[in-house]
Amino acid sequence: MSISDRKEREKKEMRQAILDAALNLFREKGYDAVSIRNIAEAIEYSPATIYLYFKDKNEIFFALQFEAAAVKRDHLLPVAQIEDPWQRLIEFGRRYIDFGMKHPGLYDLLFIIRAPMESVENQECWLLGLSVHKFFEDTVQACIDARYFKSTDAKTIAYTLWCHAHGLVSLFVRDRMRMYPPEEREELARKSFAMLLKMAETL
Amino acid sequence: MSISDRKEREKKEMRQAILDAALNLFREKGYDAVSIRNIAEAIEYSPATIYLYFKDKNEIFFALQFEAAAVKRDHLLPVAQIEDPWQRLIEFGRRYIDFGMKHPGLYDLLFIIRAPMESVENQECWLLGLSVHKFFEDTVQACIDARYFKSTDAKTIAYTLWCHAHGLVSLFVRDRMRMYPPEEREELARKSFAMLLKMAETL
DNA sequence: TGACTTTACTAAACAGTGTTCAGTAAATTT
DNA sequence: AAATTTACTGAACACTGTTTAGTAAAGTCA
Repeated sequence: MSISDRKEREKKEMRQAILDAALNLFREKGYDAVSIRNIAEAIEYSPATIYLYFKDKNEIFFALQFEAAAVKRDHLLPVAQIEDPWQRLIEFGRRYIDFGMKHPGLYDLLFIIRAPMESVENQECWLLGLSVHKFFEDTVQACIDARYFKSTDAKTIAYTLWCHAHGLVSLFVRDRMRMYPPEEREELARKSFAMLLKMAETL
Repeated sequence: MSISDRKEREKKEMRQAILDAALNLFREKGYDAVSIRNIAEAIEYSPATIYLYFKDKNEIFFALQFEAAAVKRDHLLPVAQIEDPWQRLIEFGRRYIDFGMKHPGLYDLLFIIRAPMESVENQECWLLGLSVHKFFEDTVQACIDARYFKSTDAKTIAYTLWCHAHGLVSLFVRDRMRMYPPEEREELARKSFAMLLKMAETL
């Protein structure tokens, strides 16, 4: 079965080549500004070929969303090694923001872009994101159990922290910080993260 | 000059008719999903007519962004009547979130949609938004002056509060709260806002 | 080996998009 | 009444996502 093995491998490689080209283009120009023809040209095939590997443009989007979710998980998961829940939570937050700043295109894909979120094919991606979110909430709960917080409402605490981090990153990613001088923006974000931690200590 | 008066009036009415139709369509289907032909059909004119009133689709977008900024200002400005700066700040935050929830299309237009933000024509809109942001920062400064906060870093405080509110609204607007049951989402947002206020009191 | 089937791919088309331009008919001015 | 200005449009251009019919090569079997 060596021939069919090779065929299968080639099929996967082609699929990946399409995704790689698409991701590069999306990062450069944004989802809507990239056409199937652009992607086809990048991989030096005809546009119709794309449709042999993906049902439509949305399916490419979903596949990339899954890749982005995996990159995010790999970026965040190392903090599971940190034993102290409060230190773990701090590092989780720091890395969440860091992920958004380092990969604005992927962050956009996961948390900002308007896309048909109800898709069934996208379930694996959804479950992946959900498990990371659960890890986050569990860490908050661990902080409560270790008496780092007086409040016992883990859900609301987690959500509140998330709101801040997401707001911070998405104002960056979508260029809504123009009232602050460019060279001050990063420092402001760092200060704000530190301020939120200080505030969280009083919860 | 009654004829040229009428002409000018008609020109303004036509412009407004285009904007009204465009805004309705954008709200229903989102910016990218609405075509110039859709707008033209809605006002019962040919697509080419649109271009007599707007340079291109982006200019329609900018004009709507200005309208959205005005709606937002009218939604927020009444809080200027509140004398106590802390109460004013609370009500400002409440209304900011309320604006986002009530007008997700407008909020999207102002703070989320990817658009050429460097546009010069868009200056009036930008100045309008800037003045509201300044009012917000001034209110934070007033809280500091009235000893509601120990911290004196008005800029970082304002930015931190904004991050939370923007994060909260944009997770809503872009449908990223699917891990929470629909009927719990609003309450969670309310609880989170209350939690942030409690935290802010310790600043 | 030669005939048959399956696979991988593409050219061309369809209906849509933003935008431009030449042309027209009506309103206004002279 | 003639000339000009205004408001508008039909048709075109180059683009978009997507489908379909057809082709040439690769693999299979006699």
